[in-house]
Amino acid sequence: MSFTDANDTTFTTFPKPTHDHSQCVKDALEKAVTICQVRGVRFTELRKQVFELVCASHKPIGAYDILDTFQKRGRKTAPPTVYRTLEFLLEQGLIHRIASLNAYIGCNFPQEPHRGQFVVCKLCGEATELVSHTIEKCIAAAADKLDFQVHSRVIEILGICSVCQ
Amino acid sequence: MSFTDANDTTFTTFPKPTHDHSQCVKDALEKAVTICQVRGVRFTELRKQVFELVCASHKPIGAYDILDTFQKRGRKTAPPTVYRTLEFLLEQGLIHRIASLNAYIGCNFPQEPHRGQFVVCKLCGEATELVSHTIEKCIAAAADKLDFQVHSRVIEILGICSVCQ
DNA sequence: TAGAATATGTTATATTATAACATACCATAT
DNA sequence: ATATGGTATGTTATAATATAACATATTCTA
Repeated sequence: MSFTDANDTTFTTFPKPTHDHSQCVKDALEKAVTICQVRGVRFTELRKQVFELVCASHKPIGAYDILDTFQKRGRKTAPPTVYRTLEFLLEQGLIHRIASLNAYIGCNFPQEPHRGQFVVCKLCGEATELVSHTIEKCIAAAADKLDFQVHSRVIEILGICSVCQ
Repeated sequence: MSFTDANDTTFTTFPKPTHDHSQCVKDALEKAVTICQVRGVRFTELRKQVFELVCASHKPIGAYDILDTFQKRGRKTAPPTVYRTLEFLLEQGLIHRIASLNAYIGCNFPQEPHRGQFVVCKLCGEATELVSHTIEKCIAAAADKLDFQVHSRVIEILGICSVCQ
């Protein structure tokens, strides 16, 4: 599922259409529960449900998609509920925001806090996460030269995935 | 103003508060005029004015800031006019969009098409552009491993600039 | 100078996100 | 067990960003 290359970059491969996604979600949920437990923060029912929706696919999902799903399920929900919950999940590093899509995606490496790097297919919408230490180092070097304190990074690579070519 | 380091990264330094900004704008305008002439596209009065507003500072500017300025000047303008013009300038590589801010900034290297990398100060709002070939190479290598065709990249580094520390 | 292509204007609306305040829920200390 | 304070969620309204669809104007070229 994920591997590391000579450039010190960790990949998750683009998810195969055949992969057992229910297992994927189950794993993510278990990790999330554990992480929240360890940190002493509450993984409430609402948070769990939002997290499940974000993890329901490997395509980044919009806040209003989540809202619509809740409403279709008969749950009366307003935008702030969704945004607050997304914010919690972001803070805990359980999901990431894809700025160029205004959308959210589950994190593949929630254990250690990081600001991931994303590769997003413009055709199928699937996205995968990279953690390239080379890119990090290069950014750190550039920031250093500029005497700039890095707080966060947004790294998103858009194009066509191998399946869609 | 701009220099290149051992990592093959071209920087523009954060603009000094003392720099001659009117000259800055004048230069950018001249370049823009030439580029459009060479390409046979029209640098109309509207496009010129929007470009001037984007270049008026080194802080990324929002579409609605441009709109407001036009309206304060007594010019009746609606959002599509501004967005269309920004789109033209983006296509020509005369400006860039900062996705994490929903804002636009003049391009420092408009001659050659590229998708720049940005360093943005969260305090003063000033932004500067990097062109790091190392980062590009690293991304290219990762994409290659994933058999992914890169169309565009969004690289934005947020934090505190040297002046604001 | 007519017709095509390009650019801009206009109206309406979609999409994404937050402010401000009200209520509910939960932990724990008496 | 219950008052209390903190955390979480609900509710209403609105802000901020962006685009669709169609009308008009301008420019280029045959």
